Amino acid sequence: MAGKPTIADVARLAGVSVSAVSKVVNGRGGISAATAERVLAAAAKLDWSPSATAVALRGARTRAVGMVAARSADLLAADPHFTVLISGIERELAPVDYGLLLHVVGEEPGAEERAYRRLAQERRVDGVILTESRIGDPRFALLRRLRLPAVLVGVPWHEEGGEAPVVSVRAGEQEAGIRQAVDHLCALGHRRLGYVSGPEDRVHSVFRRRVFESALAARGLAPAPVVVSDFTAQGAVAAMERLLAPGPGARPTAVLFANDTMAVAGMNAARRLGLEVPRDLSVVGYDDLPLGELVYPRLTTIGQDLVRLGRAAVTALFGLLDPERPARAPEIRPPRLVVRESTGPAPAP
Amino acid sequence: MAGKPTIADVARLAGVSVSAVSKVVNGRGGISAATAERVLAAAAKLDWSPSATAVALRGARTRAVGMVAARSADLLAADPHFTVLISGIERELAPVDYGLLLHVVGEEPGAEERAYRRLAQERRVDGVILTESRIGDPRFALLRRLRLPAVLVGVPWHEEGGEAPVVSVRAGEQEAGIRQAVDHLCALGHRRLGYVSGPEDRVHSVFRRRVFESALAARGLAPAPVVVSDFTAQGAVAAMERLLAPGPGARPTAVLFANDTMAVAGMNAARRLGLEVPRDLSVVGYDDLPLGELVYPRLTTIGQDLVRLGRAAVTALFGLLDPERPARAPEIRPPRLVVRESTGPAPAP
DNA sequence: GTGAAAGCGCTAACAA
DNA sequence: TTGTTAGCGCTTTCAC
Repeated sequence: MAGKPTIADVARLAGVSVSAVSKVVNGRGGISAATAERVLAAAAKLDWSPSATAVALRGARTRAVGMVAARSADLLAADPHFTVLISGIERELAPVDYGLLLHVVGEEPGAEERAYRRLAQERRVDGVILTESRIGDPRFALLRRLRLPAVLVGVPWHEEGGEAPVVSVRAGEQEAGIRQAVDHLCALGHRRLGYVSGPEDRVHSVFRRRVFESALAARGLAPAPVVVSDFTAQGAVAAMERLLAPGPGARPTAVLFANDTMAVAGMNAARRLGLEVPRDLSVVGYDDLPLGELVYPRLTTIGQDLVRLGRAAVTALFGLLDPERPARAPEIRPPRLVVRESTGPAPAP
Repeated sequence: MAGKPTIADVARLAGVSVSAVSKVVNGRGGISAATAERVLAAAAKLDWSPSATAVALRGARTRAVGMVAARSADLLAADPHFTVLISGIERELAPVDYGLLLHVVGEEPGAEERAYRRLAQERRVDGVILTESRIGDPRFALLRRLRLPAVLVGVPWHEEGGEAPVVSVRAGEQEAGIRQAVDHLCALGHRRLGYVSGPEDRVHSVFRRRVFESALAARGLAPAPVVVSDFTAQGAVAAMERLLAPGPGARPTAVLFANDTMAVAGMNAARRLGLEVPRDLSVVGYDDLPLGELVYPRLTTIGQDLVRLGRAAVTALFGLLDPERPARAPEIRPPRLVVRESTGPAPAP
C-alpha cells in the first residue's frame, strides 16, 4: 500500500471482495450486518473513501458544478456579489458532497467561452451556474451546443425565456425594492430623482432602470435624469458629476444607484462637490453589501437575498440533472428597502 | 454517438486507432503530419477534448487545486482578501488547464477538517492552497496525514517552519509596510499611536502587531495602546470606543488597523464620537482593497501584492507536485504604504 | 449473502 | 508509423 488506499486495500483488510465493499459504502443492501461492520471498520482504519474520479468515470457524474466569472480581479474584489452567491451555492453543495469548480477568466474576448468549453468537453462538471445575464447572452447557445446543463441566477431576458432554467424572485416581486425606494424618497418630499444605471448590456441593469422609470411614472413624477455607468466606482464619480452639474432642469435631490459600490463612490463624489449627504442629497444603493454599514453616513440600500438565490440555483440544477428528484427550492425573499442614514428629507427648494 | 463523444468516436471518424489520437493530442510524436491533421480535424468536428476524469483516473493527476474557506458568507463578503487571492491563483491555473475547487464551509467545528478530508480521500485535487495560518494550525498535521500537498500563502509561524512550503514576501521585507506607516505618522508629528489588531490566533495578525510594536520601539516611542479585535466592522467600532475613551494617558492621535474593513469602520466610529479624520485623528488600514478609494476621506493603507501571492502559491504547489519542473515564482512586491487622505498632521496638543 | 468479471475513457507499453 | 492491449479505481450485472 505505497500510495493512497484503494477499494481493494479495504476489501483485503476486511477479508471480503471489492464488490462487497462497494455495496456497503453505497448502502446497496444484500450484505450481512457483520460484514458491513468489518468493511466500515477497515475503511475507517485506512482513511478511505471512494475516489471521486473513478466514480465519475464509472457513472458519468462528476459531483461538481462549475462557475465562470468573466471579470478582472479588481472588479471581483470591489463587488462581493459573486462571493456571497458562491457561499449560498456551497451551502447546498457541501451536504451532498458536491464541489464547486471556479474559473475566473478576466475579460479578454474568448476567454469565457474557452472556460465553458473546457468545463464541458473535459467533463469536469455536471452543470454550471450562470449569473449576470447579458442581453442576447451568447452563453445560452454555447451551453446548449455543449450540452452542458445550466441554471441562470437572476433576471432573465424575455427573448431568452426557456433557454435555460432561471432562478429568481417570484415573478412580479423583483420590482418591490426599487418601488419601495421611490416611495420612501417621495414620502421624504423628493420630487427630482436621479438614477445611475449599470451597463446597458446587463439584463438586471436594464431591468432595474426600467422599474425605476415606471415607478416614477406611476407616481406622476417627471422622467428623471438617468446616467448609464459601468458598475465601477470611477464610473459612479463621473456619473455624479454629470447628474449634479448645473444644466437644464433642476438638480436631483436624490439619486438611486444600481449597486452599492457605485452608491458609496457617488456619495463621496457628492461630498467632494460640496454636498452633504443626506442634508443636500439622498442616496440609495442596491445589494445591501456589508460595505453599506461601514461607511458614513450608513447607506440606505435595496437588499437582495443572494445567499438564498445561490442555494436555489443549486437545487434547480440538481432538478435538471435528475428530473426524478423532487426539487423543492428555498423561498427567496423579494428585494426590500433597508433604510439607514443616507436618505433624508428633501432640501427646501 | 448518443452521448458525448469519446476518443473512440474521434478515432473512428479519422479512420485511425485510439492510440494514434491520444498521441496526437498529447503531442507525443511518431505520427505523420497527414494523420495528425486528420485526427485534429475529427476532434474539432466532434468538439472533443480528452475527458478530465478519465485522464485523472489514468494518471493520478486531477488537474485541479483545492481551497477551503472556513468563513461565514458575511465575513467572506466583507473581506475580499480571498477573492483577490483566488483571481491570482486562477491566473496561473488557467493557462495550464487546471481548475480550482473551492469549498466554503462556514465556521462550525469539524467542517473545515471534513472538507480537507474529502478533498484528499476522494482524490479530487492534486494539492491545496492554504491562507490565514493560525497559531498551532491543525491543518498542517492533517494534510500531512492525508498526504495532500499543500502550500501556505502568507506569514508562517516559526514553530511550523517546514511543515508546509510557504509563499510570502522575501524574508525581512514583510515588515516594510507597517514601518513606513509608522514613519509616515511620525513625520506628521504623531507621537501617540494606537493599534487595532486582528484575532490573536491568526499568525499574520500577531505578526503585524509585533512589527508595529517594534517599529514604535525603534523610534523611541512609548508602547502604544493595542486593542485586539476580530477583523469585523463591529469589532473595529468597539475597539475604537475603547481606544478613544478618556482614560489614563492621552488619547492616540493616529490609529493603525490590521485590515481595511476595520479601518473604514473605525474611521466612521471616530466620526460618530465627534472626531474628524484626519484633522483630529489619522487612520491607516491594511490590504489596500478597492474599498479604500471609495470612502471619504480616502483611506491611507498598506498595500499587499495579493494577486502575485496567489500566483506564486500555484507555482510553488506545482513545484511540489513535480520536483523536476523548474519553479520560477513571480517576484512579490513587499507591502508598502499608500498615502491617501485619512492621515494628516497631528493635532496640536 | 457473496464474489468474479466487464467495462467507464484514456494512456503507455509493446507488437506489428 | 501505426495498432493492440492492459490497466487506473470503481460499480454493477450475473453466477454461485
